[in-house]
Amino acid sequence: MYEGMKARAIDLARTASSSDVIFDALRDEIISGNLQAGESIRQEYIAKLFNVSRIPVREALKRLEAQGLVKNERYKGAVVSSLSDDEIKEIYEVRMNLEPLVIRYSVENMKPETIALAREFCDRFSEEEDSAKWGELNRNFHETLYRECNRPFHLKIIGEAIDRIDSYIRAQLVLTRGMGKAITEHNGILDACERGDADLAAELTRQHIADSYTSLMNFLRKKGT
Amino acid sequence: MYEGMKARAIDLARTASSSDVIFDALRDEIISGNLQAGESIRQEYIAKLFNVSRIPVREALKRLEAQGLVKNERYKGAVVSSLSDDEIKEIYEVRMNLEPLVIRYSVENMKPETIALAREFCDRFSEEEDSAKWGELNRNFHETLYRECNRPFHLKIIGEAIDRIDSYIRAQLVLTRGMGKAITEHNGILDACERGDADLAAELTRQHIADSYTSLMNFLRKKGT
DNA sequence: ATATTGCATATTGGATCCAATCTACAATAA
DNA sequence: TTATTGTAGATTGGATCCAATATGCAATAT
Repeated sequence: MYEGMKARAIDLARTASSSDVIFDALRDEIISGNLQAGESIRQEYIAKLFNVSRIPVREALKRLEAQGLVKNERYKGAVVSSLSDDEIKEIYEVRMNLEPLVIRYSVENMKPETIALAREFCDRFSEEEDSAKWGELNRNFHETLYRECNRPFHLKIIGEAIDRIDSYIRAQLVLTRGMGKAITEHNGILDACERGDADLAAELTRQHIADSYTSLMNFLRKKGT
Repeated sequence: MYEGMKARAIDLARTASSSDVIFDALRDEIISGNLQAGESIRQEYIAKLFNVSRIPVREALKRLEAQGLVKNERYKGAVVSSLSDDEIKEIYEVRMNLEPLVIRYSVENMKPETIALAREFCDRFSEEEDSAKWGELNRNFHETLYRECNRPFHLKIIGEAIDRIDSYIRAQLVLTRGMGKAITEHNGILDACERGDADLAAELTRQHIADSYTSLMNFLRKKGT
């Protein structure tokens, strides 16, 4: 009985609230760089965009502040966070500490389907013409490889660390078209995962992050001058 | 001119909003264990306590959710998060990765006043009669030793990781009075810092966290049976 | 008795409204 | 001119109100 409904049933109690939807949307705009560092976010404007009052907007902004993506000042409003060179460096330090760990754990549990999915993202990343999609595909690739580490807290930390620098990374990818090295390294990591060589996957990941850091800093220094 | 006022002047633009005050208060109640895992938090009740409307309470709850201290379910409200054994283990993994790092950096910049302050917390921790204060003194001690690492993002991650397990740690401290080993280890770490031996301080910190984990798990297993 | 339904109350999510503060610019004074 | 003051509009923080949903219990049916 009810077989049809059972198939269609979802957990309606966990549908997204307005504030959830707005949080996701603002986060996406920030990490994509559509909302730039230093730009201020008007509650009223966002509220009108989504046809809601400012209340859910403000709740979303509080969450974004807790994750460091915006800074609130009383009666002045929210501003998209910007990062100093030192802050960028520190974020990369965290990544270089944690990401090799999680890929090591992931490799131990990694299913063939996961490898296949990662390879798909990897290929699409190298073939995609639309530069606006490079950042997301790059991120999808890494997230797929980390997914089976069985360490949700690590993944939350890594995800929030990447969120903070993602707009910078994406700008660098688009403006320098500097994906050649990344693609080679992606294939190396993928091969190591496929062969089940966790140590190598971890070391290549560490190296990949280090290279990503140097590329980013070179880009920012050129842009600064 | 205005010398007296200059001395008294503070940045009034950064005074805490209601939602900030309530966030801090709820966080304190959760990490101290006064609000226990699984307990639900009524917006109206908190609002009345602070003589405000539910709006700032809700904003505080959103921030607590972003930090993992409570879980919200739509139309049901906020519940203090509880942790599985695996989740506790994972939090300790993160701590064992990051805290040795930051103490290493701290030792390089550590001023004599910092050592003195840490020693004061260490002594008060071992002498304090009021068990309700042990948790906070323990935490003050470690935070003091980490303070000069010049890595605010690391400290944010570590702080939020400890927030999640602090109520468990405090319960274990109070109920088992198991501070003997901790005190010995604290003195060891302190001595290493004083001698400027960053490697030793890092290794002792790693060991201290590992021991803290075994104590906590022993306590939880006994309590569970 | 047990399971289901209906309803009153409690609680949350969001809309609307008001007060506090900020911002930009005009008016004034030196 | 240049600096200061005053003021109107913009913007935010919070209060109050309403609608949607949850919860507990009584009424009903089996």
